Amino acid sequence: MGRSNMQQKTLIKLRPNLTRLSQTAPPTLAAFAIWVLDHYDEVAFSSIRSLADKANVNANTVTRLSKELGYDGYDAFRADVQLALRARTIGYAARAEALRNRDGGDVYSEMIAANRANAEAVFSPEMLRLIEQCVPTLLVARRIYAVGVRSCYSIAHYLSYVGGMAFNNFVSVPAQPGSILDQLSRAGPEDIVIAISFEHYSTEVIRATQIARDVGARVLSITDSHASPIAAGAWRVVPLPMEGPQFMPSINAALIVAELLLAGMMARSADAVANIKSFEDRIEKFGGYQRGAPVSG
Amino acid sequence: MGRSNMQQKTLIKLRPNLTRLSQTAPPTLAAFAIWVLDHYDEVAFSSIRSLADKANVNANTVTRLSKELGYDGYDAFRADVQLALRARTIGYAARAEALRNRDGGDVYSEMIAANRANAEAVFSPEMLRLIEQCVPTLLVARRIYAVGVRSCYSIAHYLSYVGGMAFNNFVSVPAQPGSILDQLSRAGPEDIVIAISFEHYSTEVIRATQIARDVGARVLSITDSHASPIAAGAWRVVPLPMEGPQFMPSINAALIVAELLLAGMMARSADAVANIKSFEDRIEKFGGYQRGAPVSG
DNA sequence: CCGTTAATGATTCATTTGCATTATTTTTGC
DNA sequence: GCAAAAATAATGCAAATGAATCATTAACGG
Repeated sequence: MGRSNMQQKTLIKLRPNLTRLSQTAPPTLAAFAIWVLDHYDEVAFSSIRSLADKANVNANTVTRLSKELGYDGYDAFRADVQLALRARTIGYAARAEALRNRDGGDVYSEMIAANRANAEAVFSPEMLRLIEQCVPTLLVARRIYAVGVRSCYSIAHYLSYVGGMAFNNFVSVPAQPGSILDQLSRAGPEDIVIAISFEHYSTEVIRATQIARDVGARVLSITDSHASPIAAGAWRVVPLPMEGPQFMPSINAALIVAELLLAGMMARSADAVANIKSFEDRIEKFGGYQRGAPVSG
Repeated sequence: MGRSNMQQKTLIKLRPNLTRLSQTAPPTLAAFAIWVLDHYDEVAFSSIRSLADKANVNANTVTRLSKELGYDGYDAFRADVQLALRARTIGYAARAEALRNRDGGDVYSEMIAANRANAEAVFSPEMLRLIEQCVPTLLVARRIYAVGVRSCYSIAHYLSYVGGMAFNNFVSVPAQPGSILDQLSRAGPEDIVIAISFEHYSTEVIRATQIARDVGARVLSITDSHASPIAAGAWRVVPLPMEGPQFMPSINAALIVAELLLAGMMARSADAVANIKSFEDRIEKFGGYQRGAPVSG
């Protein structure tokens, strides 16, 4: 207990120490300290030499940094970083235990791994940048059409329903599939069409992107590949992984993107929250909502 | 892209493979496979010998397991596990960098943290057990009704659409809100009603659970609390966190539960995959699908 | 009972590892 | 401009690592 506490203390000090070195230490060492700050976890998995290679410094620089940080040597330094990584893993063991020897445990663990991979892909810096780039345009668009059918209908519906609560440029998705195309034919260059489809790509959504192109509307494609038929000629393409058990690709990444887009828009809009509030008031007034039972505490 | 995709695939398959080995492999190897399942991250940080020491097996067993898993040797195995660990860490630094000094960066990082927390809650052993308990009953149910309105309509739609592809007891959700109650009045004790609603709880879904109770159907409530009005008298309650930015609760956890339920059902059903196949064939026949452009490689 | 085979363990060997030592370059004070 | 000092790079070495090979043990059929 005492020992782990002490180690945690050193862990907490690690980043500040590195930052300090990046300012006070000699050039090469300082540069390497910065590199370590940006590639923290490489330390956990690399030897002195391989780390030196990756950072383009001499192997000795690695050893000297370790000592400069107060460690006996590189081994001690690395052990500390590994400890930090392990801390994030706690709980995985318990789940593994729970899953083992259970019918269908494979499926669940596959889903968990897939979900994590999908989510991390969406949360990559590039993807976030891409999503952020879309936000300002969506905010000023005259109309936003969300188009998705079959299993992707849920995403389209979520987008336009929640979007419609906060913004007045979201067009609500029609119940009858055919009307999507009717609706789109009235779109124009100031409108955005958010098209959502994954393999197998549905004809209706492909057709929707074609119409969008014809009327000059910009297409934001949420799909599984740049080679997707709905990515052709699109204004923006958000390519997503759909990992899942063999028989069931996951649309989870798509929902996360939808939520990120909406959150990004709301964060930049002054009225969004007020709009939601009045939207909910309206529904409550007409009896659409009901308060839950009072919760103790 | 190709390479990272491939690695991702192998990563996702890693745990199932270990589970398989823990059942089919010779005793020592099987025992070690189980140990690895429970001490997943030790692999990332240990050498053959140190891992063997920790697991109390011969060093050779470690090498054998690696090969049995399809790797060239221990190095390849460890690299894969490290990749999995990195996936969880990756970007903590890069992402922080990307988010910093960016408009709305807070929102994105909040979403990321929230999403992770929500997903982890669903993946907790207790929650997985709960979900798994529902599966057998759902498989033999006469009819399964998925009920959700407003933002939760997307979840209900996803459940019944994808469920309907693989199983014939899923009832497709009606477009008009009113018809939900009409439909439900025809339900009976052999039916399951999956009710999805979060605060503010929608009157229609609450009413649906009441009708379900009246006709003797069992209710599986996907909601945010045991105190939820749709949890009262429910057969099973799946309480979910909906963490998100203040103004926008996330329904991501609900989608994950939906996917887990479906995956769990499919894994236990012999015809499910065949049903999906024939379903897709049917749609393709009528021109609902279109092939994507050929992908290079 | 034996002999065959699969499973496990021990030994060996070329590499790689971390670290100390030595050599070289760069910086600094005058 | 140059010597002293500091910083950086190169070298050497004992200990470790990963993987191949060989030896032992257990399981099973005839």
